[in-house]
Amino acid sequence: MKKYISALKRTKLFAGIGEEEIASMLNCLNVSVKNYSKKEYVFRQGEYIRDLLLLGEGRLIIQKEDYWGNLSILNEICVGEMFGEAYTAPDSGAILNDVVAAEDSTVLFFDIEKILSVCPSACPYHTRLVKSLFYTISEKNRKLVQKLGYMSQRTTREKLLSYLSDEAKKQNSNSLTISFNRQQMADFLSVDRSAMSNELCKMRDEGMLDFHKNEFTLYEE
Amino acid sequence: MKKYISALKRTKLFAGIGEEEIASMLNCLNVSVKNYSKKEYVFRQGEYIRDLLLLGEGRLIIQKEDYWGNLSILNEICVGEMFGEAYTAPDSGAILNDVVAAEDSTVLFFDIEKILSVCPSACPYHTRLVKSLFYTISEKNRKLVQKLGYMSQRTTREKLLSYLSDEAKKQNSNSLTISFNRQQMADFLSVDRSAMSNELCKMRDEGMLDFHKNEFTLYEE
DNA sequence: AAAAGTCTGTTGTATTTACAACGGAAAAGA
DNA sequence: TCTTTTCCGTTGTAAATACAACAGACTTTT
Repeated sequence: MKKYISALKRTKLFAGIGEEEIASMLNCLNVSVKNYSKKEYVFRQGEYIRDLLLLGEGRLIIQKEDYWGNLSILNEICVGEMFGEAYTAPDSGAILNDVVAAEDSTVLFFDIEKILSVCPSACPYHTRLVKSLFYTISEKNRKLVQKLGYMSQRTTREKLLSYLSDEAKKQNSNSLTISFNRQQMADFLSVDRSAMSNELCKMRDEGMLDFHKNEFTLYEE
Repeated sequence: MKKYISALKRTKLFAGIGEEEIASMLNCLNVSVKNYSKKEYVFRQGEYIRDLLLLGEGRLIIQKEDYWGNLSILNEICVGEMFGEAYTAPDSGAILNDVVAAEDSTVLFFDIEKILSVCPSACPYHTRLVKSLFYTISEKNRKLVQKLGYMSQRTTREKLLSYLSDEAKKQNSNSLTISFNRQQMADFLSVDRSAMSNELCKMRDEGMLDFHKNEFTLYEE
């Protein structure tokens, strides 16, 4: 257990809490640890989760198989990341995805009830943990809503406009820099890279915006 | 304040808590109330939120205006629904949407710190409130991820398959009933209704599935 | 400096989609 | 029952997209 404390310290959930405090918290949090070999399933579609999960070591893949057997990868979980939290609610139903170990991995299982309930011994950091948990899930939520906003646009152009528009707002300027390259940006917006590239150039030619590499400038009108 | 207690009782956040307890909790939760006339802005893009908001009366529209002035409606908030919770994190940045009153409305402002911190007088229902808050946002999150999964599919057919597939899994059968009509289903998946209808019929003709009204049956192979 | 590799824009074609418009079936209302 | 309205499938056309393939610019490696 001790070996994961330094990993936990670097997670958002335990950010700003010292190793000793983490160690004492782990005692009242009912943590269990389980190891998985590469390619082993952590969860299968249809199972139920009641724990909050944290990846202590390795790497996981969240994938989805539809009724006809088509497989698609939804997400990757890296060391220190939390997952499964959305399924901890009592009425959340079975999970719809498979979770598979991409490498030999270690998963820490936290009893969500223990985290959310006030600890009888009143750990001084318990409140902080609850806040971190809430803020972490809030952040996920915010990003999801944003992305949904982009993806619900019908055309590639509209997707680009809504995305770039939001980034400009965030960076508080009509110029913005993004961290994606073109392929990643296309994957993020679920469009074809070449079609997207094409559309960007059209908009540039129409005088709506300009760009050099990853720096974009938006023009009014 | 008292007039909202019965409304609060019907919210997910205060579900299962009696009116008297709600009244006592409101005292330690630092609630403030503000009224808005129809068409008045509750928040504007670029502002910061630090409170958890609950709609006590009326109806709100969450809308978005992009850099070029194009307006689109993202969501509707009805009485008893929570909103703004995703922006309460200290580093969440400015909101990217406008919130406008569609009718004369009353908004309750909850201090998120008070909710997340253990109450000194130790309200017996405080833990329950924290749990409800967590589960509510978890559920929102889960639905968002699901929808994102459907929308990230490129073609109308793939969107339909992933959606119907998930519904079948949820209902644990190869037959499923949905609550949407065709137009709503198309809006949900962000596709054109007639194109979707067309695609559904093609798939039926190809023997992949069958449907009568809102009841669908999926076939293997 | 040369070679290999990556990233980006460009083009053409086949496929897919949006949009508008229509008719029939079913449901709701008079 | 008759009328009105809503819902759904169908079709044709214009527009947008995916996909493949390629060339130039730029990076990284050797």
